[in-house]
Amino acid sequence: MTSVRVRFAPSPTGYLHVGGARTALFNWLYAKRTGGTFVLRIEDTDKERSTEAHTQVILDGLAWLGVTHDEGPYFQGQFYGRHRADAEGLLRADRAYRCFCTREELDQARTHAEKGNSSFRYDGRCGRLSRADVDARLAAGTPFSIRVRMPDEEIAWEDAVHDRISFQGRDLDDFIILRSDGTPIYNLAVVSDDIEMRITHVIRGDDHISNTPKQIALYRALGRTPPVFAHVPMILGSDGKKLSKRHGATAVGDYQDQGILPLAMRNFLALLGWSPGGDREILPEEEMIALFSLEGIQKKAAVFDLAKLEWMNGQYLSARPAAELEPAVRRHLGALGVDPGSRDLRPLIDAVKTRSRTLLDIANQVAVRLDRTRITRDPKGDQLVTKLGAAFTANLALVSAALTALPEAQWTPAALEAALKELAEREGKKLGDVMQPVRVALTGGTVSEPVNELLAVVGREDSLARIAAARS
RNA sequence: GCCGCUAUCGUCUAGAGGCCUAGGACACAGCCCUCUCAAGGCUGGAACACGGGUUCGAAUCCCGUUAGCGGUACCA
Repeated sequence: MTSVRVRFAPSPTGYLHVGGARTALFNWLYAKRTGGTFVLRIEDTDKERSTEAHTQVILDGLAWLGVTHDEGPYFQGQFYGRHRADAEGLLRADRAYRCFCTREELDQARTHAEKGNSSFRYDGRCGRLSRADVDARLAAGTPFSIRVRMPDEEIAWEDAVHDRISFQGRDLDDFIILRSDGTPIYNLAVVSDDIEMRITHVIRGDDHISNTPKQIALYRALGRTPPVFAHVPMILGSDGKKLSKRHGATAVGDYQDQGILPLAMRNFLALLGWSPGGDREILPEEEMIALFSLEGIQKKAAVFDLAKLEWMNGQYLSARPAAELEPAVRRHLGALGVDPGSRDLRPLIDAVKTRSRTLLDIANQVAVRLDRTRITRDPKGDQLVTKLGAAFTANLALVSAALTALPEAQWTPAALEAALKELAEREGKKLGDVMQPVRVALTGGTVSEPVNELLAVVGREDSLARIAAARS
């Protein structure tokens, strides 16, 4: 029994897509579950679109999620030599042949076939060239690509998530494995690398199902045993189409910016297309690993549900102590242009945490409590002012008088609550009519933590100043 | 067109022939709590795509239909 080796092989052509992140997560989970090795391989063969910056974004995204690799990153571009050697080996074994057809000829044949409403399939004409023909073209310096000979036989495999999938070789054509410039085509590079890296399980997106028979054909031609394949379903947008930029945030980094906790993101992604069975939702890492299996992966594509992600994030948020959240909240405050200095943010975070679903929510609320210039009167606040009319300022005046009498040392949630309740009772006011104006004065809105806590967190001097400002 | 994959509440899913008058979670609605809003608790509406089989019995097995998705490159 050889040990499990899996890999995640993104191409650095943009950012880390949530679909890719989930594929990486499943690989990681499987490696952890089986005590195997998780290899990271960057498929940078598309020189035009690949950049180092993109590679870094992917590395950062995986690190953020805590999806750590055991080996690599390898860069596919380094292995051109081996890819080419494999293609030439196939040529010598007559499992492949040189194709002298030009791009133009091929394109023409393709458009012609499409007009006739049938799919283009290369007819293998160059594969039937005589020895002398080939030699003559070679001598003339005619450029050529290399194609595999696709055998007319069944190509089937036992997919770890889909069970048996089967194709017929005759439905596939002799596809190109090496371009006329000597660089490898994706399917060859992948197979060559997976063999070299002794990959035992290929866990990748559903969209690769149609590549798989081609790759199996290559394994056969190369005389190697294919790995186990596990094709995980796609992630869709709310309209049922493949998730793309049109649907809003699709990059892992976007969610980081919005203040999603990495563990919440990872938990959410794990449950998108995989089920541990039963009613579990919040899964600690150990449980996630212990319960993970390829069989538990769904066959059906899943819709990305932002509302559920945010709910889950809220769950993680409330389970984390404020101290743990503080560094991240500081970063978000920085992004908002607020400098809290050396002030202890923990009480502020605790005050607003349960009303927040993201770190950004927290930062926004903390910002208002820290800096009175960030108060903006919202529509509900205006409504209250209109509704109360003269009572709004009158009640604030009463509050101001009562609280001014409260010295700094007694500016505590308990004392504040007592003072406010006493005031309402003494004046025969409804508690809400006393509390709500304060809330509007301090935050501009009608929603916040309990008013006594709000006052405590904003502080005596600042609270009184805000109340005074709201009265004028 | 051809090849392939898929099909349980709006969404994520449980369900491996009787435990299903189909369970949970998100979202939604109502109630409780309450100075507001959340959180929390309770309640409610909400699904086996359709048609044939197999079987004493089918959400579960088989076939077909329909729909959606993926692929059909000298892209990855």
